[in-house]
Amino acid sequence: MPKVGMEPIRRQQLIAATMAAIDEVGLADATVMRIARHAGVSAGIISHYFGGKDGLLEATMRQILTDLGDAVAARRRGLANHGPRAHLQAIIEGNFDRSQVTGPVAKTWLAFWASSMHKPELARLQQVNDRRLYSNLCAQFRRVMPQQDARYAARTLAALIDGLWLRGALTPEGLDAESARRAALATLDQLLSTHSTSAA
Amino acid sequence: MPKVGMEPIRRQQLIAATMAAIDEVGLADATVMRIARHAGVSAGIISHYFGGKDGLLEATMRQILTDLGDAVAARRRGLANHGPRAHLQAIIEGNFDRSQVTGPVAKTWLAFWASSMHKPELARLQQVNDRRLYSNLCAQFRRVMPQQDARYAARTLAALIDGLWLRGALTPEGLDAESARRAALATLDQLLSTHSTSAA
DNA sequence: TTTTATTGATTGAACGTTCAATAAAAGAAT
DNA sequence: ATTCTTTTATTGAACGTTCAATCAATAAAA
Repeated sequence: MPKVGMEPIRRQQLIAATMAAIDEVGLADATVMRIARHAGVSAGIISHYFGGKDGLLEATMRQILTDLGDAVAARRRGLANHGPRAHLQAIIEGNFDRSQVTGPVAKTWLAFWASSMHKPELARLQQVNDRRLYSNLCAQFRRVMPQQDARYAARTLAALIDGLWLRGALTPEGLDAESARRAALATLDQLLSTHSTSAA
Repeated sequence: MPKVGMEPIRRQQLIAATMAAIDEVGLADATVMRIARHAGVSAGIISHYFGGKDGLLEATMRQILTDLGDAVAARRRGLANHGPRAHLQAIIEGNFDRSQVTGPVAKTWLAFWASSMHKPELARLQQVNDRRLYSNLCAQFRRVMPQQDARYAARTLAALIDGLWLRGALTPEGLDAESARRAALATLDQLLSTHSTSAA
């Protein structure tokens, strides 16, 4: 059934199938055959479009990071002249959207996270994303407190976000996004209240 | 060089070698041969003492959890009639000791964490450990605040601990245990100060 | 007829496990 | 003490399996 212009379609199908396979059996057992079966195509097509399994995995991680960045950016749109608290809240809520914080994406994200410890290319992607979150947080905190305090607050909030989300990925019931958001926002307010000279 | 009573020695050697191998190349590439080479023995010995590779991995995770539990318990010893703040501080510091929060143990722990998403036996171990941390935290918070608030505080602090520790495992420089401890203790004080009727 | 898309059998490498062989140590017998 | 026997510890080659990658064959579309 060859039709022209299949490339973008197949790429999306295979990326989605990769997440589905990882969600189902984990990264270690997500073979090219299983991924291909999920997408309804043959195994050979993966090497054709992604150069090999590694290329597909990298593309999948890149997709997840892009979606996450978009979710945060969308919530910050139109907040240009708002206070830091509004921006920080948007960052938190964007991170707990994470395209779909429940289901395949969350498990795939955690699997890549662990895998990035020993795969330089994945580590690079993960680090770029990480620094973006940190410097975004830091820049907003910086508006109401000294740099050193801002750095500390950013590190604390970033760790809390990751921790909440990580625990959500592991509990059988999935992440309770509502209560996670509440915990992060409450901690945010306490981090801000220490320097409550100019609230916004 | 067979000597009697090698079993406990070999088991310890192989568990240590497993962590070293996972630290070096990751769980996915930690083959029985590589682990055996680290321990200076042949590959066949793993099946002999642990029944197979899975048995060794499970024993390794169990060891890490035991060490973690011991580190916390040791710091809480003799705190029987102290206030909740002392117990919570001991729990935090025990978790940032983690036998050796830096090096092989940290990476191995994270690798197992991710792997437990799809291996029921590892998931069981991880869950037992998780519930222990949570209920310990909850019991102490419960002494100075209503149950619902205590549960919220316990979940927040547990997530922060995991998040700090997780980020430490991923940064190339390793976890800055000192600054992580400071962040967790500061958050602890803020969680307690909301209900600062009876400080101890 | 040429181009684009796809298949699936094949290949070669890597893995975990098994097991017969081996050898040191411990115990028994001279 | 020395030799023989049994037990315990260990090896490493062989086996069967699984996987990712390849590529000649195929077929729809242009």
